[in-house]
Amino acid sequence: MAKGHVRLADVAKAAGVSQGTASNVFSRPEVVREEVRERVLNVARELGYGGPDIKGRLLRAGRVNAIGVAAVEPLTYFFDDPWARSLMTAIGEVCDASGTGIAVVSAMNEERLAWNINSALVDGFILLCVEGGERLVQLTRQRQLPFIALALGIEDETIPAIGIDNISGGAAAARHLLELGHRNIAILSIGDVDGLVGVVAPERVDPEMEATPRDRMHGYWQALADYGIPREAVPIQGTLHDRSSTLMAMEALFSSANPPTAILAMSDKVALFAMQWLAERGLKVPEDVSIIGFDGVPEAAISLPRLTTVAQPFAEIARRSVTAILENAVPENREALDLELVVRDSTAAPRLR
Amino acid sequence: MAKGHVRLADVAKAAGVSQGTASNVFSRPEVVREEVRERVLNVARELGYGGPDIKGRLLRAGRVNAIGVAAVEPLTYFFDDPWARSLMTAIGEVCDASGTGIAVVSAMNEERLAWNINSALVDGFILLCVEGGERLVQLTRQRQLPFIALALGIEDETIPAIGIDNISGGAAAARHLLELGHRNIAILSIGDVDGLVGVVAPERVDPEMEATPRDRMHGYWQALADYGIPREAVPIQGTLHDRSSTLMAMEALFSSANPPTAILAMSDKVALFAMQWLAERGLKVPEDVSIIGFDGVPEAAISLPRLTTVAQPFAEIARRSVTAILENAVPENREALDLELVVRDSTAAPRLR
DNA sequence: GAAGAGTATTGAATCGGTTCAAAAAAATCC
DNA sequence: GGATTTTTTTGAACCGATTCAATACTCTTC
Repeated sequence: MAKGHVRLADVAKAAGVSQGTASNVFSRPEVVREEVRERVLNVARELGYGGPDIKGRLLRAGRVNAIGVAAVEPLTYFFDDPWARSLMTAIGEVCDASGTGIAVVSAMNEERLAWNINSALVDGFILLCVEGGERLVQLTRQRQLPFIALALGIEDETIPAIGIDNISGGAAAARHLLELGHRNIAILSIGDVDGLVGVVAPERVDPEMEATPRDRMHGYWQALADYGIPREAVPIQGTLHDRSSTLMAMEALFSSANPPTAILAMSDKVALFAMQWLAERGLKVPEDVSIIGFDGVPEAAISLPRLTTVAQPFAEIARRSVTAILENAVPENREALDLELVVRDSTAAPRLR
Repeated sequence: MAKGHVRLADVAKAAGVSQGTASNVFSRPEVVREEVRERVLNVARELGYGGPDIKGRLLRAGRVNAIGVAAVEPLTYFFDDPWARSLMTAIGEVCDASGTGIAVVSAMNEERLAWNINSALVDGFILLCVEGGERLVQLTRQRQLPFIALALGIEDETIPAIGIDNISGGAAAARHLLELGHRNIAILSIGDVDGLVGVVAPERVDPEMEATPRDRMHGYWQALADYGIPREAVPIQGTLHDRSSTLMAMEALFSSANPPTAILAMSDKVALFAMQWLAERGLKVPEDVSIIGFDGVPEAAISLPRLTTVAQPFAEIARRSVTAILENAVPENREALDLELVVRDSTAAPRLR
């Protein structure tokens, strides 16, 4: 019948024991005599005390048992974007196993970002740095919590990060198509740069493109060069990594006089959209057009046809990041993990002409 | 160069001001004289103080500015399941607008669940009660924070909940098919009950099925009855709401002598799997088979063909739940929101015979 | 130059617990 | 029965901030 809130101190007083004992009743029951324990518990029940408030404990302990995953994207990004979701799923698995909570923190605008990063109750951050990473890193560093960046394009070697080897991944993708016999290949690039939508000239890649797509591009080029195909011979269509710009890119690619027989897509997301466009156009995959994605998101495994792709080791990335945060042992040197070519049903030899 | 951690008190002492003033420098800078402010700020920088620790503030303020979303599912559920994701996306949008954080809390096993619920730093919970909801509700109630249950099947009227009108939603779906002229309809049900996979006799629905699918079923039956079709005439195939059991169900449905011309699927997820099966079998949607889903997840809008469905008002559900938690004003009476029939390309009149 | 009006700053209480050295009580031993 | 050991309990410090009444400064103004 207590007005307002019942605190541990209230219970202790009502039960006639010290606050220390009352605390023990809840957090280390084995240490207090059974008779006393019962009495305290009864009083607690009568008073409507719901057990120790986590806030007190955490303040004392200094850790919250949760990690934050942050991105410079709206909150919906975590539940929408296939790449982010794959990562979150993997992170979720690791956290589940260790009883760690996950807080998602996002921010569209600058001030929100700062506020969200600063007010998140977490023991450390995993940063999804697809874009605008610098600011995110800066803010996080200021908070003085362990953090680790994923998919970072920033050169700064002092930022702890786990990356993937986009160049050799790209090369593996291109090599796969080339080995199948394709010589007329087009590239679907991704990015957040408004200027890089539609036809993209190769010489604009290095100065203008973000690090991830740039590296993948160089991987493609590398393999193509091995087969004697110069980069100028391979059309690049830039997309904003969304549905509409992908559909436009496909439209452009296939309205040319000599449409490609195979497509190198820089993400599964874009590849999947492209497959939809092809299906609507009545073009069969892989008979008419082969397509290979990038990332290895789960959707790629259940699409029709199942998408060939270059898979990221999500589980490994998640395991390493979470462990690093939890043990406050972020790696000194950067690590670049290998990708794996996963051949499924969306690629085949080109039709004989 | 300070060993260990720098606290506000350290900064205050080093700058020769009271802790109160030091606090003001950071949280209400306008109230302290510029000269002093600068001095404190400088000292803070020298000492490597990264601004007030959120834990202290929160302890004082008593609120965390975050809400928890909990489910009796592995953490990956939130990023995998289309329904959960739709909801999370909507919740994310509302939270973004108000600067509220989101913590996802999950639990496969009993003890983890208790621990996770009790140690989540949140101001309240949104419960995704698809199954095993009782225990989740009980635990949450114990924590004495505001909470609201979604998709609750439990009858207990004292549990604050926001629901949807599954019966009239189901009726709308069935009516749509009936109006198009279908008379040979099959039902794809969903659930977590192992026994309810494969053929399900109508009389088992009420005693064995969970509330959500049961209500949807009654909605279907209601509309069917209006057209003079008895429930016994409509085959029910139970699925476990996953890919493999759905494919098996489709296999069973279409290996019968008289396969259906239309399918009532109890979720978009199942409907989408079913469409894949049909596509692989060379059956055209909607020409050969019409199919209507349930939920209105985003994937349904971009599938090929786009899926007709009965859409939940996710945005409205999210808005109400988050507001209720944040304002600690959970509704007394239960609310049931209306669903909306969204007609797209997966339903059409049956082929003339 | 004193009274009055603002503005800045201080100090102590507070949030809700945990922890640990020391004291008290109970059990064991000789 | 007293000394010793073991088990329980106590009380106060502590975690890292915010808050607010009270006090101490600065200006005005007459």
